[in-house]
Amino acid sequence: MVEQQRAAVADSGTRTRTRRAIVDAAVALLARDSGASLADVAAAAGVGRTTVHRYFPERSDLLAAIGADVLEKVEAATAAARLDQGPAPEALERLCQEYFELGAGLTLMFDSPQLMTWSGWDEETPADRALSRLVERGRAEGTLDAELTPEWVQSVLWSLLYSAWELSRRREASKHTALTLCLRTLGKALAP
Amino acid sequence: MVEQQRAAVADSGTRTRTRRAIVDAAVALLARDSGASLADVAAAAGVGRTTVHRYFPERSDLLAAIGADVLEKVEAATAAARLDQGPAPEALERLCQEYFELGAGLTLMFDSPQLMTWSGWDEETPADRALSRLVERGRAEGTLDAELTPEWVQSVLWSLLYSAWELSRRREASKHTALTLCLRTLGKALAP
DNA sequence: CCTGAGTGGAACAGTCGTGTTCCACTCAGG
DNA sequence: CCTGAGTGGAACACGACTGTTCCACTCAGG
Repeated sequence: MVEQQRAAVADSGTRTRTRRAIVDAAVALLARDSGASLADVAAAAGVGRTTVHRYFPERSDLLAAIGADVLEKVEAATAAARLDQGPAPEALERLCQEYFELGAGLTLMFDSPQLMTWSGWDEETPADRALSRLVERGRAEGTLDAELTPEWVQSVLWSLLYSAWELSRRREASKHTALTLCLRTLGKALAP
Repeated sequence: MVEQQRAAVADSGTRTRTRRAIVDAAVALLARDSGASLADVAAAAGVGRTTVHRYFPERSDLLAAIGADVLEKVEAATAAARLDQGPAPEALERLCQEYFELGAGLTLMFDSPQLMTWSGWDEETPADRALSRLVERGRAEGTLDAELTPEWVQSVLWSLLYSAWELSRRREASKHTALTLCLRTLGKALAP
């Protein structure tokens, strides 16, 4: 019976796939139009509006799921960048490459912080702290400009990533070119 | 009679003051919440909702007025920076200082380009062209990194300005400190 | 085959923002 | 003082989005 209940909440197979389709479509859509309706999300996901409400009773439930999803990916990307290994500038470069893969999630994180008002966004996620630690290490080692505060470095990192992503989204540069520009700019800006 | 008609469209004195109050309040409000209602704008401006509709019959009329207003300020700021005088890096610094004064208009320009869909925003304003010319000049003179394209430099300029403005808006730094961080970062990033 | 999980669509009520109309109020200038 | 420009508020119709219910359909697995 307990398994029945659990199944009703998060079954495997079809349910998982449908849920993913909705969340992914919502991320891509809301990144372009933060005012998109649930009907738009449903259409983008290729499902009926009813189905969306079946998985996420209220709009806020969908938003929370998106927040959790993006947060999870950010944490995974941060872990993959192994920030505590090697010179700080190179670690930052790895982090940029990982974050760049977040794609539309990048846009949501950057210009919809109001949208990201779910549980675990108190300006202090593990990823934030890991990045802060890295910047502090770089300043101490003399491999990062000590004039720049960790908060500012973080802002610059996100805004340059956002700019690069938008550049490639608007077809003004390939993803590779955009990332290269971003890395070169960031590297020079943060060098001592 | 002609004067009567003109007066009905854009009288001087009280009407001009009320109009300014509405536009300014709308810029400040929409920068924080792009989904703010006209009732919110009216409240923020300290006028009745009816009055807003008297000056801007439809929502799109208000948005167009905001677009025109911001555009005008951007052009004025660009002119004040005298981009064709002195070394390119210094001209860019002057431009940053001017643009930083745009305040909330900065936010609207940056993350609400969809909102800026009025007449004169065809990705090619005079200010855009003046900035492009400046960057080209700097590249030719060897005072700006030739690896960075004018479009990218423009993106970086706006995103760093936006970051700096947000930093000061969130009280994480004074306006002066934020601008200093921005200028230092931009200067290093764009140096050859 | 047949059963139930998963789904889509139609229909409905409720809410909110928009745009409009109308009327009473204020107050500065003649 | 008094007149009219400027205003605010109430009320209304309308449309869009939301959240809910109900029913018919599909289709994979036992």
